Amino acid sequence: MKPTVHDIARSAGVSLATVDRVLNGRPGVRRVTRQKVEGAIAELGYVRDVAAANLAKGRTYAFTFILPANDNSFMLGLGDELRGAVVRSSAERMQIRIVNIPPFDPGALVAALEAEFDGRPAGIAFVAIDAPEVRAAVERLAAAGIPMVTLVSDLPEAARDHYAGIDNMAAGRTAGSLMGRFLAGAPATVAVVAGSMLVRDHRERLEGFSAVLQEQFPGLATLPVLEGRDDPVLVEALVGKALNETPDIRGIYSLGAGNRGLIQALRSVGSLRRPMVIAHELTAFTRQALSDGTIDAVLNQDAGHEVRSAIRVLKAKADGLPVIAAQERIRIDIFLKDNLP
Amino acid sequence: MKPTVHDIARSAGVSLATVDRVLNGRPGVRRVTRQKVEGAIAELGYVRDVAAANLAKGRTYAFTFILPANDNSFMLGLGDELRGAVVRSSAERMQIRIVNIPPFDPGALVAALEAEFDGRPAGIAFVAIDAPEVRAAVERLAAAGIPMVTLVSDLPEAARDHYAGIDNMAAGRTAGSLMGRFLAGAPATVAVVAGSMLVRDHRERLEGFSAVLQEQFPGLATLPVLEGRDDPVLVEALVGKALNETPDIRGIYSLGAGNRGLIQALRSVGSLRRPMVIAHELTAFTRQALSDGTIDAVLNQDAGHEVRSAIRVLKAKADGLPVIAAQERIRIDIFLKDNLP
DNA sequence: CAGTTTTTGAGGTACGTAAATCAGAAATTC
DNA sequence: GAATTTCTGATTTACGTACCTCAAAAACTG
Repeated sequence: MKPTVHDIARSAGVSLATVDRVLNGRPGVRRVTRQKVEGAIAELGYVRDVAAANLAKGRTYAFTFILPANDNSFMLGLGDELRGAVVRSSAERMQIRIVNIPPFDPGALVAALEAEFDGRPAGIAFVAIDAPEVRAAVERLAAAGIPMVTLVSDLPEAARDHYAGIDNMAAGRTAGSLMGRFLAGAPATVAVVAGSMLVRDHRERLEGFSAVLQEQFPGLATLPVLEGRDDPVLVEALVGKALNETPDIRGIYSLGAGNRGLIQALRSVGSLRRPMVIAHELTAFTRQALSDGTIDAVLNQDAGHEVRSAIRVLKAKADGLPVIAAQERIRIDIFLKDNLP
Repeated sequence: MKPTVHDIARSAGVSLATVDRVLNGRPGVRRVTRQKVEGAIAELGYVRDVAAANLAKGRTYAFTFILPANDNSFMLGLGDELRGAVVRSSAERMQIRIVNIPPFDPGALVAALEAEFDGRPAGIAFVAIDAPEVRAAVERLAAAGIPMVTLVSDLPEAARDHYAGIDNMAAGRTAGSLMGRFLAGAPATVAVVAGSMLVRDHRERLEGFSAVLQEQFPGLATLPVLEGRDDPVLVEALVGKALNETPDIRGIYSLGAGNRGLIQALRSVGSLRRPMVIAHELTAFTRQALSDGTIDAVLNQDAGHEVRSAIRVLKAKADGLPVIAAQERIRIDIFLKDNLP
C-alpha cells in the first residue's frame, strides 16, 4: 500500500500535526524532529496524494488567457484549442477566462493585463507584444506574485515565468537549411515574405534564416523582405509582383501568416517556373498546397500543445511545483507532403 | 462557485442518493427522475470533480510496462523516461511495474503477457512483436477486459486499444523525400541500413522510403538492405564494407539503431566522399554526428512523449474516458543541425 | 385491495490531506 | 527555579464524491 501521512507519523514517532507542519513548511518544528520526519518520508517513499491535497485545499485555479482577436487560421485554431481545453480543465478545478483584445496593439494588451489585478487570478497567459509598456505591466504583475506565461510570441528577459512557444530563431535557421539543401547549393535568388518586422517572432525567424544562408549557402541571394501584414490580399499582390519583376526567384520563404494569398499567387505561375516554397503553420490552405506540391515544406507549431503546455505550467507555478522542461518544450514540426498527419 | 452534487440534488428536487445513481449509472431510477437530474446537471453545468472522485473511489491504477532489455540508446532512454514517469505518477495513484524481457523474442513476450493475468493490472503497455502467438495472447487479455497499449512498435488490427508510437511508413516516406531532395534528383546510389527485416517498424520504414524513391526520385537506385541487427559493431563492418566496395554511394538511410557503428564507419571516410546520411533516433551519438556534419538529418520519436502518452491513455481507458486523439499523436521529429533542441 | 416490486430518501462512512484549536511538554531566558 | 517562549500531540472539521444500508414511499401486479 502507498504510505500516507499517518504512516509517516507512526514511523517517525510524531503526531500527524507535526508531519503536516513539516510537509507544508509551517513553523514550529525543531530541527531534529523535522529531520526525523524527513527521514521517515524518504524511507517509506511517501508521495503526497495530489488529488486529496487539492480536495482538502479546496483551491480552484482561476487562469486568464489574453488572445489577440486575429482572424488568421492559426489564431482561430488556437482559440478553438483553448476552448476545448477549458471544458476539460474544469474537471480539474480550473476556471479559464478568455479575454480577446485587438491585435498588434500594445496599449490594449497593457490595459487587459492591468485589468487582471482586480481578479487576482492564479495565473495569466498572453500572446506577448514586445513593447516597453508591456514589459512594465508584466513587471508589476510579477511583483504581485502572479504567474505569467507568454504564448506563441515571447517577451525575453521579462518577468514572465515561462514561454509556451517555439524557438523562432531555430525555426528560421531550419527553414534556411532546408531551402539551401533543397536548392542544392546552386546560385539562386530567394524571396522572403513576412507579416511585419515589428513583430518579434517574425524578426527572429528572418534572422535565423538569413544567418544560415550566409554561413552555409553563400550562393543564395535574398531579395528585400516583403511585408504582407499577414493579409492574404496584400501578400498575393506582393508575391505576384515580385515573381513578375524578378523571374529568377527560385525560392520563397513565407515566415508569417496570410499564406492563402501566397498560394494564390503561386498557382498563377506556370508549374515549370514554380519556386521552392517553405511556409509556416499547417492550416487547411497550406495543407492542401503541400499535398499538391505548391508548397514544399511547412514549419508548424502545434497550437493545441502550446495551450495545454501553458495550462500545465500555470498550474504547476500556482502550486509551486517544478515543471518538466522536456515535456513543455514546444517543438518545431517539419511537414513535407510525406508526413502530413 | 462550481456546482457540486449537493447543488444538483437541490436543484432537481431529489436526494443525493438519486443523483449518485444517475451519475454513476446505477439502476433504480425512473426515466422521468433521471431526466430531471440530467436536466439539472446540464443547467448548472456540473462537472464531476475528478480529484474528489478518485479519492473516494480509493482506486489505484496498477499498470505494467513490458520492455525489451535492449541496450541501444533509444531503449535505454525509454527506460529512463519511464522510470521518471513512474516516480511522478505515483502521486496520481498509479503504480507502474516494469518488466524486462529478452529482445526480439516472441515467446518471452507471450510469457510476460500471460503472467499478467494473475495480477489483473488496470492496463498493460508493451513493445509489440508481430507474431501470431503474440496476437493470440493479446486477444485473450482483451477478452479479459484489460486495456492494452502498444509502445514504439505496433500490432495493427489486433485487440490493443491504442498505439503510442510514430507512423513508421510516414517516417520512411519522409526520409525518402528528404534524401531525394537533398540529392537534388541527380542519379545516385543509396544504401539502406536496417536492424532486422523481421521487425515491423523497420519493414514499414523501408517500405515508405522505397515507395517515395520509386514514385518521385527514379534516378536514385538502392542497394540491397544491410541488416545490422542494431549492433554497432556489425553495422560498422557492413557500412565500411559497402562504402569500400561501392564507392559511388551518395546517400545512406539508417532506419534502425546501432548508429554508433554507422558514425564510426563514416568518420573513416574522407569528408569529400562523405555521403548524405539520414538516421533515426536522436541520441548522444547521432546528436554529435548531426552537429559536426557527419549526419545530415535525424528522424526522431520522443521516448518521453511516448511513455507519457501511453500512461495517459491507459489511465483514460481504465476510467472509461475518451482520449484526446490530437494530444496522443506521436510526431515524427525532423532534426537538422539547425533545430537541435 | 393486498401484496409485490421498484424507486426514492436519509443518513452514514470512507478516501488522504489541509488547517485549525488547545493543552501539555520541552527548551530557553532571566 | 519561575516565567516565558517554543515546540509537539491529540483531536476535530472540511473538501466532493463514492458507496453502503435501511426504511419509506410510490408504482405496479394480479
